[in-house]
Amino acid sequence: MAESTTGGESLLFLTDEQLRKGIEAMFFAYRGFTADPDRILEGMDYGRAHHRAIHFIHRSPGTTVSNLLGILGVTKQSLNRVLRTLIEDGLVEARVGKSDKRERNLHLTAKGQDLERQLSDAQRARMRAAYRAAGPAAVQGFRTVLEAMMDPEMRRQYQSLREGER
Amino acid sequence: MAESTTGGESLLFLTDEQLRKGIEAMFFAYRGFTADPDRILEGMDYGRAHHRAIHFIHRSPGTTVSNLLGILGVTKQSLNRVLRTLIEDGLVEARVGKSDKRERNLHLTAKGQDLERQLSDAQRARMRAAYRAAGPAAVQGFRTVLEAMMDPEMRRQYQSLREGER
DNA sequence: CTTGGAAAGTCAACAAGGCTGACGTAAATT
DNA sequence: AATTTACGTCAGCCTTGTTGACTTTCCAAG
Repeated sequence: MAESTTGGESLLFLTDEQLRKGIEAMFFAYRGFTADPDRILEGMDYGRAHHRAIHFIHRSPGTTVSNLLGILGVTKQSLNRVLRTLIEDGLVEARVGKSDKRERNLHLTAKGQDLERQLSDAQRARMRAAYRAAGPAAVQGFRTVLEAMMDPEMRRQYQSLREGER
Repeated sequence: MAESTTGGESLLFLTDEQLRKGIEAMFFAYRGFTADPDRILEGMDYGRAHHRAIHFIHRSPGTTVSNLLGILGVTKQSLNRVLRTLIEDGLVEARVGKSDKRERNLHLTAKGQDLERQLSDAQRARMRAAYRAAGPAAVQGFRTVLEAMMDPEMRRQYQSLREGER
């Protein structure tokens, strides 16, 4: 493993050692990433799966069940269990599709938005602290690497969510 | 929410919108991050929990059970279930501690190292592709943000693993 | 207008991998 | 000698994922 340079650009950042560091950073950081919402959810009847559903319904109001399945990457049986409790508890509303009545358009109720706010406030607070500590250039790199790490399918999901912005 | 600048430095990277993007990037990227090892493990009797144990035993040969508990952040009952199958199947060896005989020093057997290699090769391959695509500056930022995102305890674990390097 | 198939929902059964609580043993420490 | 520590284990529970089979609804093409 010669520590070579190519046109003056060091490739030291591609050593197995550096890659392992990145892998462990992902592992430990993801724990922090989920810690705050998990803390809020514990005690309620909900878990991380509910958080994810709530997040993406909030993000794309009116989304259908099958669209959500694609984003979350779970089976409909698994999602259905989560969605059912959220609907029963009045956090999510499933409106019969207007053009296609087989579809259910999912929306957060006021109560659902309250919980969403609570969860995302906590998660954003940590993210904001990390961003602030790292600075804008680091944040740019962070996003670039994460995007490159996604499966192509996931990247499409990620980017298509991006398009809906104004 | 005025889009202010402070001393010429834009704070636009701290908007809720940017933070949400980062949150979703973490979600989708983590899926990619675990996808390859998961694929290898499925079909074997092992799962992500086994992968984590194998990874950190490989990383710190001779580590004790309680040290591993601290790193993984699970209960001893949960870890024990995983560890027991790995020991039974001859992937991990638990040697009685030399100075303190209550401790068990954990090591990978040749068979365990084979699997570790297989898993980490797959995970590193993705990481390497992402790093290469993003470039060294982005990688630097990536690591900086992830580190800032960790809980202080996790950051100590992360950094103390760093110290053992040569 | 009928029919094929997609979308959604549901039931049942199961597995992985978390958790708590209780208990036992050996070894180290006080 | 008593207590604490490290580890292992039994039992039971929960969340969240999986398959497989089946029904209902309803769009769209023949």
